[in-house]
Amino acid sequence: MATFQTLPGFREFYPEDLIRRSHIFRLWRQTANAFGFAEYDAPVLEPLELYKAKSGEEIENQLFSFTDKGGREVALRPEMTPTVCRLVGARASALKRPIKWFSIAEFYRYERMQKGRGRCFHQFNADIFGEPGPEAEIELIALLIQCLGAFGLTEQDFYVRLSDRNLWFYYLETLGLDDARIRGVLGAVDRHEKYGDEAFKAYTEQFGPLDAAVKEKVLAFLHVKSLSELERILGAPGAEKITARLADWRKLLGGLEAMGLARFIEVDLGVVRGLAYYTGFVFEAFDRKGELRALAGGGRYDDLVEKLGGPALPAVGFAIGDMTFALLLEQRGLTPNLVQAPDVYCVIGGEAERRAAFAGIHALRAAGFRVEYPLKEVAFGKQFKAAADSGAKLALIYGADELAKGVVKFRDLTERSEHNVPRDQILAAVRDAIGGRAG
RNA sequence: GCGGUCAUAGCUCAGUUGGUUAGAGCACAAGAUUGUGAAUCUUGGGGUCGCGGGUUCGAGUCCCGUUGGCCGCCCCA
Repeated sequence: MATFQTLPGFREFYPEDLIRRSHIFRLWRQTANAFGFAEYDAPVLEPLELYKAKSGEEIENQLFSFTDKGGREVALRPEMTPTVCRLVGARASALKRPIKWFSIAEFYRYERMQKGRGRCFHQFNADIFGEPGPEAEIELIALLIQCLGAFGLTEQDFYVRLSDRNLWFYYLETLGLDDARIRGVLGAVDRHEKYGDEAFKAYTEQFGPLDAAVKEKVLAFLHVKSLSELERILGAPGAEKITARLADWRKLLGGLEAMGLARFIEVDLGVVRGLAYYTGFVFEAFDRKGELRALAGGGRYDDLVEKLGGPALPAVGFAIGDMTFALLLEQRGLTPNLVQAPDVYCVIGGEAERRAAFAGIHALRAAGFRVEYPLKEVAFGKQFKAAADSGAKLALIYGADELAKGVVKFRDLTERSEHNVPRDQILAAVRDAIGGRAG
């Protein structure tokens, strides 16, 4: 059986694996629906150009890309953002605002495998289009928190780091840096947590050493961990932009606090997210123990829809990956034991009884009950064992005696009690015992 | 792309200084058991010992290569 192997980095989902994945997706979907987000989907294969346009040429190394039979350069999607920007951009003028969309989809990246990272994975993506103010961020960060909280994770398990690229820009402008230098500094800020002072190396190589006084201010700003600190540093009668921006911050944090979510939020200007296309608030979710890679990440990208050929349309979004998230649930013992037990297991005597049982089995299934029976003739003892093993709540016994009397023996496998039910009343009896389902 | 480490049944693992036809538990299947539940007993299927080469009279075992897993680095939309 070693002839054909799974491609490196790809995952296979046997039933016991898929049931856990489905459980995660189910709660994400439920949560997004509760927040009023509409689900969409889109092609797995996209023009390569879509990703080059967004992220530049060098991205190609990490893409599953190839030339199709029509000579088109294509790539398996590595993320949803460009795709959803295209979808929304194409109908922007017709879509009711606010545009709140989500998806659960599979993505592919040609990367080396690591804990919490493979070459294929799923993401929950949620985005709000058309809302420039922090009200959109409130909505999305609340959704993010609930998408994790729905599984029983608390503020002891994860937190959301919140930062703001706008504020960084405004602040660095007041320190006299031009746009290119600001981006260089932000690159250093992004790497600072991991590399310390080394992080400024790239900046120094490009622009020469950063002025010591400026650097000191950058480092102080990078360590800001609260709104009050932020206000203190920026409090001086500064530019109007900064004053307005601080008002946005107060609105955002106030909103989250009013939702009772403040305990999940940590202001942390050390987060800037490397991606150049983020334009405002950015946020990332991590496990509290700091053992895993990021659980989720997102932010505002007001220019991207237009850059990809659509109208100017402000946007915020985030994504949760399924791999790290599943690891965290596992660590915290929050992976429920999900079993697909039938409602009813039919125990069948012989061939004649089987014919009679089929009628009842099909009627129950058509009514929405999950019904199992042995496909082949099996000794009664085995069937009762199989019925118990299956986890079914009820066993229906189709034996010769019952058939002769026009009844079915109705056994409650939990209480180990049984009684006869006329064959034409089985459906009602099962409904009664198990509760209304479908039908 | 780089480094470390590992690879024997579906799973977890034994396998002696290199020595007959490669083992156990679990799981699966059949029977004991043609009408009642987590037990017991018996039996069975299942392996190119990841793959390829080398050393040797002889390789699961030693050597080289390769593929793949895991962990980390780079990267992380």
